[in-house]
Amino acid sequence: MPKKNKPFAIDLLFRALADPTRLRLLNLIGDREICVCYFVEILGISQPKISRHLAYLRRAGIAAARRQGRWMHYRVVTPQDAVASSILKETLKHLRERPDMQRDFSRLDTACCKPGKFELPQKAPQPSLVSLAVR
Amino acid sequence: MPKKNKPFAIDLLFRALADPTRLRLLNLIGDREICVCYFVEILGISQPKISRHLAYLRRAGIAAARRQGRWMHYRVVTPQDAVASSILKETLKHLRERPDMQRDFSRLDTACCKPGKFELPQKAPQPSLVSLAVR
DNA sequence: TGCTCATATCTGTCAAGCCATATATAATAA
DNA sequence: TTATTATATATGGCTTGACAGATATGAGCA
Repeated sequence: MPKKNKPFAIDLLFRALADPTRLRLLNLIGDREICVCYFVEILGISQPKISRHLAYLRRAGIAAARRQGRWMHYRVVTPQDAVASSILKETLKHLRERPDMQRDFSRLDTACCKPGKFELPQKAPQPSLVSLAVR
Repeated sequence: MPKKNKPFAIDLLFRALADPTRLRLLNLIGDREICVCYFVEILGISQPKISRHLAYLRRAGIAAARRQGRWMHYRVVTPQDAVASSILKETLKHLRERPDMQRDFSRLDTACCKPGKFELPQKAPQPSLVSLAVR
């Protein structure tokens, strides 16, 4: 019997949420699917840094990626655990109300509607809505 | 102008919740006031380690201490921020439902009702209920 | 090949854990 | 009363490990 009932799963979620950059990423993703190049340009953060934080979110089970050609699209994933899911949802709601997060968000809007404003790759795929599937 | 509008206050809460020992402590405290010697004996964790984590919780603004003679009584403090308060409350509720946390809790009960079972200091003050005051 | 993204590696910081010790109060002795 | 000792908790010094940030490089796809 392996036991290993991993009783402390929730502190993994908390660790994932305990970093400003990851919170900004989660807020930007929201209920869309966004490819990495947007994060880099909108947040003004180096690509490897973005990538590593996204990997962290993936490992924590609150983000997932889908490859489309060269682009990786990230989306938020609702954890199976009800409490974790509720905490994540509440956190996202909280983020949407914060001025600094709203600034990030409107920069994303600008990037989508007026492509010239940001130095996105040519043909960077537009963020698209996704249904918030449970995993 | 100092600026320093500290836009990322909530990740402080998440960091405080991102440790198993601190979660066990929070669960044990619950809506009571408990002195440090109980934590040490119930959790079987060294006193300096307990003390450090309690200090962490204090700095994060989710625990407060009151000195009574040589004993320090700790209680949970509800943060002023509504979102933080809600997340903390939900987390505590979640903890109460977990078997491992219930084990800790029943050990505390045993320690209170049958003092011989644990090696608490003589005259260790009994935990007492507190109203969950907002700071 | 060029482009998008991931990862390896290095360095710095921070926090956890341990031991020893300091601090604060209480209890006891003189 | 004062001095001394015991007790409860906090903290300083130290080592270790996790993780952030940066640069360089690798992997996968057009």
